[in-house]
Amino acid sequence: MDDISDILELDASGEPLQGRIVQIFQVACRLFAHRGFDGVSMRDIATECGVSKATLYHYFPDKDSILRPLAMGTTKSIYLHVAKHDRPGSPPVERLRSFLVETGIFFEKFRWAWIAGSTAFWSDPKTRARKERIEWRDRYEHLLRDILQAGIDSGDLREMDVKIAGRFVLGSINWMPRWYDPDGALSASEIADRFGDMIIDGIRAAPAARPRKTPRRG
Amino acid sequence: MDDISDILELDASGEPLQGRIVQIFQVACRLFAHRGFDGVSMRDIATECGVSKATLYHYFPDKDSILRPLAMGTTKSIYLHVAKHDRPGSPPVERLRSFLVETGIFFEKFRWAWIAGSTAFWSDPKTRARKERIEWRDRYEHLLRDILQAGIDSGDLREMDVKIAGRFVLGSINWMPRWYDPDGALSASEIADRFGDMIIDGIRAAPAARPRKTPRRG
DNA sequence: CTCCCAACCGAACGGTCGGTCGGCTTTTTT
DNA sequence: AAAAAAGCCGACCGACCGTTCGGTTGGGAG
Repeated sequence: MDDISDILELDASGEPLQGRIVQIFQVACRLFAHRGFDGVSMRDIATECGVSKATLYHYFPDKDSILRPLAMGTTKSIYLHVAKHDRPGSPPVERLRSFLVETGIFFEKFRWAWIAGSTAFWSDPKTRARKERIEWRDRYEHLLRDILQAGIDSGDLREMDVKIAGRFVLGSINWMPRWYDPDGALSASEIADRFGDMIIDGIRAAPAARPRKTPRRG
Repeated sequence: MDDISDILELDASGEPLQGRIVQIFQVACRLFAHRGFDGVSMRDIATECGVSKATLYHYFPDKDSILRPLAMGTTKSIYLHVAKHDRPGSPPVERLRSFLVETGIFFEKFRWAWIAGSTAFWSDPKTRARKERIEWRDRYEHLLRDILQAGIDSGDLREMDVKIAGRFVLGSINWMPRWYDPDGALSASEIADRFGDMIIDGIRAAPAARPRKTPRRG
């Protein structure tokens, strides 16, 4: 279930979002994910919501204001979610797997919002919210790098460029929205888990019985 | 150098592309890559080329016809390029590395066209060219899967789901356009090579001296 | 019963979009 | 030199964009 309101920045009032606003967010979110920000008109959103175009402007000052909370919300929430489940004291390899799997779980839950946020706002240099969003994105990426660095320091992971390795890891999971099928055999978190296997131990066949610190689950 | 004409589908005439057409392609390509298809108007392209908007329509019947050859060209050419360098007889691990590195080389050479083609046309269900493009993309992906399957059959690679593994590999390199810096320390092919290291042997530190069939280069 | 206001709508705004058209140059062909 | 073709442009079009505005409704507060 895509309970959008969980990830949206609340107004200063702190009150829970009203029904219509949530509906607009949900509809816009799905449309943005499918056709991109520019590919969706206010008319499209209004029609899909069963209201007039003017009604949208009763709740939002402009079109950007519909996308912005979605983009900001996912970017911020994915970091908070992953960071919440991170155990800085535990073995780095386990932390890395948690990072991947929790990202998969989050992706699965807020898939449309995730995609909607991804399709836009990166190539859009105008809004000031962009800066804040990038900060959250950086926090997310730096958590991953910290995990990798901790693994190198502890000797669990090879010596390597954590920047490159981090982007390698992020690439594999950030590409998921392009092909993920919710009706497929594997859930997003299961896929992330498989990715973890390949990232950690590679795809080369073990030359002999090779000790594994983390027993394969599933 | 981004010699666009190398990857563009020629007209039925087979004649080399004229100067202005190449210029339009190059300009449009760069703009599409930066702002996306919908974010670039015909006016933008015309202005950047130093010609009037009507002139664009002297060479192209419509806006789609500017993007289509770029998208089709890159998708087709990347497959042809990688397939050309593939040696079906050689060890699968080497083939995989070739697949990655050659993709990196191609990406480096036709970066703008690659990005321009990626930003659009995937979420655009209208054109018939889409079908043909997807066929080339599938060929590219299936070549990768064939390599992986060959590795499994030969015992060089683990037993695994080649579909998932293939998407894992593609994700890491397809994400590159988002962060790759041509002025950075590593070239795209070098990055692809590093990715190959991580994909093949993982990032976990070797528990002991572990035999490596392919000695690390660089 | 009156007042008020959130919710909502139809109509229209200025502006930009992709695309067209007639005609003016310049180059090439005959 | 004449004709034909290629290259190019300013002016323009209808459609649609995001956005605004004036007005209607219906239910709750006084």
